[in-house]
Amino acid sequence: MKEATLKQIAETLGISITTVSKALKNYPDVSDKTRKAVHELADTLQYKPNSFAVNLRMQESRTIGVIIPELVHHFFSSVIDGIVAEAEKHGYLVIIQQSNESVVMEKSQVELLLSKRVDGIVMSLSNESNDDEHLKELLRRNVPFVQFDKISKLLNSSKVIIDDQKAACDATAHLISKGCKKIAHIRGPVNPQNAIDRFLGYKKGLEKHDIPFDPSLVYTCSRVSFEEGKAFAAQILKEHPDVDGIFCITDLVAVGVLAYFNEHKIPVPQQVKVIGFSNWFMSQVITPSLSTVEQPSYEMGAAAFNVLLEEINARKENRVREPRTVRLETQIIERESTRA
Amino acid sequence: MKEATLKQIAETLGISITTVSKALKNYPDVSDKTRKAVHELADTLQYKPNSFAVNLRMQESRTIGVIIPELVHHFFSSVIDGIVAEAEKHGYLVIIQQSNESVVMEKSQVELLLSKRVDGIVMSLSNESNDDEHLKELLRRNVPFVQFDKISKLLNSSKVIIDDQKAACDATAHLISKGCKKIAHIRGPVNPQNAIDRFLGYKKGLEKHDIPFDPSLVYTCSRVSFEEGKAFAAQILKEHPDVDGIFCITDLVAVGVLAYFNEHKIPVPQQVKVIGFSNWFMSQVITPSLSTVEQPSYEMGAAAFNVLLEEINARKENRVREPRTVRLETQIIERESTRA
DNA sequence: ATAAAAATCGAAAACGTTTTCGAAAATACC
DNA sequence: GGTATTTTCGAAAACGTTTTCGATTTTTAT
Repeated sequence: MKEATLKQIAETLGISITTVSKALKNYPDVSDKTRKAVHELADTLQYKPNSFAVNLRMQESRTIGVIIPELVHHFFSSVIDGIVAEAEKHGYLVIIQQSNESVVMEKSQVELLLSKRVDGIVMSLSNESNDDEHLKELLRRNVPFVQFDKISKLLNSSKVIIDDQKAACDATAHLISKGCKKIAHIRGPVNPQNAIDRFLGYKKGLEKHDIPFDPSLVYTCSRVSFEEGKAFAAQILKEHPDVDGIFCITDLVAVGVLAYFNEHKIPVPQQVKVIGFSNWFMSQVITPSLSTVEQPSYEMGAAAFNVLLEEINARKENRVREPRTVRLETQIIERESTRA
Repeated sequence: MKEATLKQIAETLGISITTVSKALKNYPDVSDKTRKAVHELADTLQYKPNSFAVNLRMQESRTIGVIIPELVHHFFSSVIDGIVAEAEKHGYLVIIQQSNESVVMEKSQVELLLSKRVDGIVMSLSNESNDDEHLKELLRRNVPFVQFDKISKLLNSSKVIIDDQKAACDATAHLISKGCKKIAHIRGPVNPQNAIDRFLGYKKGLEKHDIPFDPSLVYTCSRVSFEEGKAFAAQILKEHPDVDGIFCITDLVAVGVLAYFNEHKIPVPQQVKVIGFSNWFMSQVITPSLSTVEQPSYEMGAAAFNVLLEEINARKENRVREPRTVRLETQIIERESTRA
């Protein structure tokens, strides 16, 4: 029981492959009679055009590749949700690859996706060093390509991002508005652009409200984990017992901080107020619930696909097209951990 | 700047396409001299075989499809993690589709994957009714296919699952061993097989320890949400104030229960002990930390891919192959919410 | 030297589709 | 009836690879 082909239909109907193909696509130069006959036979045989052949002929796969550092992350899985949903609307399929924060993996995955001839690639960078030869190669070869979230600023590609500096500044200002005078920042690793930007935003937020910046109040995560959050909470309390506000690079770390405070009966928000980043699901179920910065992850995915689609279409029509940057809005979400 | 092809290499080297192809694949019937020449030129031209052509010729895409109800779920994203990782090891790519718990979507996605000629499909069913015509079709057409987690028991396909009945029985027994006498169960919707099995396991666990089954102690979720957990916690407390143990269909619901108890100062585990299911990340960061049943999600993904690969290979070699069922071990994880 | 064996190569078919362009058939017009 | 126009069709090339099988060349044996 093999799959039906154009040839089969053509032979049983006694007409040419060409005509069958045209009939199925409702070309104007085929008579109603044969068109109907072809459609009927195709239906009963359950004819589906062979994608392999179509791909080869049309030089496109209607498939895109997505490379992210880690799948098991509320943020990334919901970005992918957005990408997949939007792609489906436009008849595209999406292949997922995971770099596990390794540039080596990332490179080989880009290679693989290219060799599979995907129509485009969307990607969030791993934390490792700034070696982006493989990304430049994408641009050189004119492969439709958009970065999101963790991007390389220098790379002149399309991007979908939030304004991390502004968001972090807002978060810091939020703490200040709630009465915090001495605010610590648990930041992310040194490399990723968004960790840098959030740190800068934190500084700017302090400046704006005339609070002097104290470098000893900045703590740097290496793996951005729950455990690090707990450990830094302890350290902060020891080194700066009078800290009354903490801005964390991400909710996971903030939840670690809250866990430590819960265990040691440090009242939140009375003694210390805490704000996270990203609005992960966890933050609303923890007690006390966690204030955070809403980062529209699903929308980022959807936007990333749409920008990519523009690039794909531009390339198909041989248009040149300047890379585009989409900046999505963030929003402070106030919950118990920062109530006055 | 087009992609290099065999033809190009052949022409510049003045040999035939055949020889180039063979040289690149190290066939024995090509001389060392030409082999080297071909490899060198291929390297400098950055030749990559055109997947579209290879697919067409070989009748395979080295790509599999995965359909799940919902991506943004710790369980599913980590299953996918397992699938993608294992697939990568064997040179396969994976396409993700999301049914959003809708059978209609599910069907059209199966169609789409088939029309894209993926080499196989792995899938977890949506909660909606038991219409599995599209799945039977897969078996009829002999498409490599494995179900995991939410499966249709009647369907004679390969499966990767846990023993939900046993696991639920263990969880119930765990509560009993910690001194619980009156145990409520917040169960999942009526349709999914695993909700049924966990309910049956709960009953069996009671029986085994001579606790009479009381149907009024069973509460049925419709969307299996955090909010439902909170609501049922309130209801249980009102209808059965002397309940001292609750077994929840999944961690999310259990976290809802804990949140309600926290808010209303019901001491856990002193007054009520709570156990969840799945060992989601959340359960270890909540206070009190949540006892649960570890469900090896990453391993399920890896196993699912490997079973699928067996089927793919069997089909390639025209072997017949009985569907296989892999049953993974679960394990009770004791945390604060059930300490004696 | 010749015959046999081994090594090296290439023509061609096949995978299944899309599309161009010209040919044939049907219809219109005068 | 003949010519012009419109409809309808199909041959063939192209996409780029893999593989079979026969042909040619080189090496070995005698």
